[in-house]
Amino acid sequence: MDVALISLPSDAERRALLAAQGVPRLIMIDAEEAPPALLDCFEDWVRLPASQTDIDARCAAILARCSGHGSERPVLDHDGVLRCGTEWVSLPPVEARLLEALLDRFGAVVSRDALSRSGWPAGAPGRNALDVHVLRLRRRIAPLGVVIKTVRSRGYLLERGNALLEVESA
Amino acid sequence: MDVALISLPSDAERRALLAAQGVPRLIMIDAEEAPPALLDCFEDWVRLPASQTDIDARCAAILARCSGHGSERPVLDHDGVLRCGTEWVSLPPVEARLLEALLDRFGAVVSRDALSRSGWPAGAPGRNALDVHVLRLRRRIAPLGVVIKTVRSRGYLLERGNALLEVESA
DNA sequence: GTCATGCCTTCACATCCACGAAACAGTCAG
DNA sequence: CTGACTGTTTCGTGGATGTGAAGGCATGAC
Repeated sequence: MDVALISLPSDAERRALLAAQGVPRLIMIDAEEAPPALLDCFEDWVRLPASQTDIDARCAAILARCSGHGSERPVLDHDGVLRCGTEWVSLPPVEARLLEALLDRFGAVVSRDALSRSGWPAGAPGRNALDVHVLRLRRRIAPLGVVIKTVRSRGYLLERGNALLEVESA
Repeated sequence: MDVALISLPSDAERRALLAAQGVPRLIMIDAEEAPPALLDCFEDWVRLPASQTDIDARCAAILARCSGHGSERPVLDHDGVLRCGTEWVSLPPVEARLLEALLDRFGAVVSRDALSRSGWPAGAPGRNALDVHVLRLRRRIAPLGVVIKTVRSRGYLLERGNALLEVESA
């Protein structure tokens, strides 16, 4: 995994999204800026100008911290197999395309329209088909600790659940 | 709890001792030194000379990492999702527009008129609608540690709450 | 002091709509 | 045939929004 380089304050929104996705970040601030408060363990900051050595050292430190916590992101291969950690499930064609769209924007909202276009490129069936497929997808991926959250009137959002983490560590 | 300040390489022995005790440490190194490899999550480093601001910020970051919380300004994305730290909530359309107006003037007062215009660009409903929406917004964002303060006969003001601090210190 | 007034908070209720969920049917592969 | 995948119909639940009414609490009049 890589560390995302972020400039504040211009990248504030991107930073929040990456934090939600569990992507490690290194924040670059100018000489005059105040140091930012850090969101989580996967974040650090440097003041510009900084030597490449220092930047590399901070990136390495972040990654070292990450390895302890295990922030896993699911992966969908070309055969419709979704893997997360050591577990996997196979997804039927429509659901695989839906999940691919959600995964492209992991941690962010995907509108129902966009999902529909991804699931049925040739044209969507009835309005309710999407609801039913989301329902089935939810049940199928639940054992992997992956969750589809509803953002009412806006769309859906894919993220890691946290109920299973306790089970796994037990 | 306090953060121990350590100079390398002279304090190497003390550093190991503190690490074993789980005491958070900030390592100060000279301009010529290579950045140290960090022993754990409770350690960080700065390159001298460094401003007191930077040193304080790194100490605060270490302590925040220990307790698992950040304190940061919330971010509202284009899908009505409000993120603060690693948490998020979705906001319905009206409340999202209200919060956007408050966020534009984060920490400053926004008049009820201005809020009304932001929430209902096409024209506001009854006078009480704004009150009720502020109430609902307050409850929705409370879990993120964000608070809407009332400034009587002036308007409302958005800021970070300190409820979490009380919980942490308890 | 007491009282009235305006401003704000909160609850209760009604309406509308988005989404969740079950049940059923058609299609296709093994 | 059997079972997986898909789509439709149907119904229920809960969220989103707005309104009315019942207080709480300042401030200013008296």
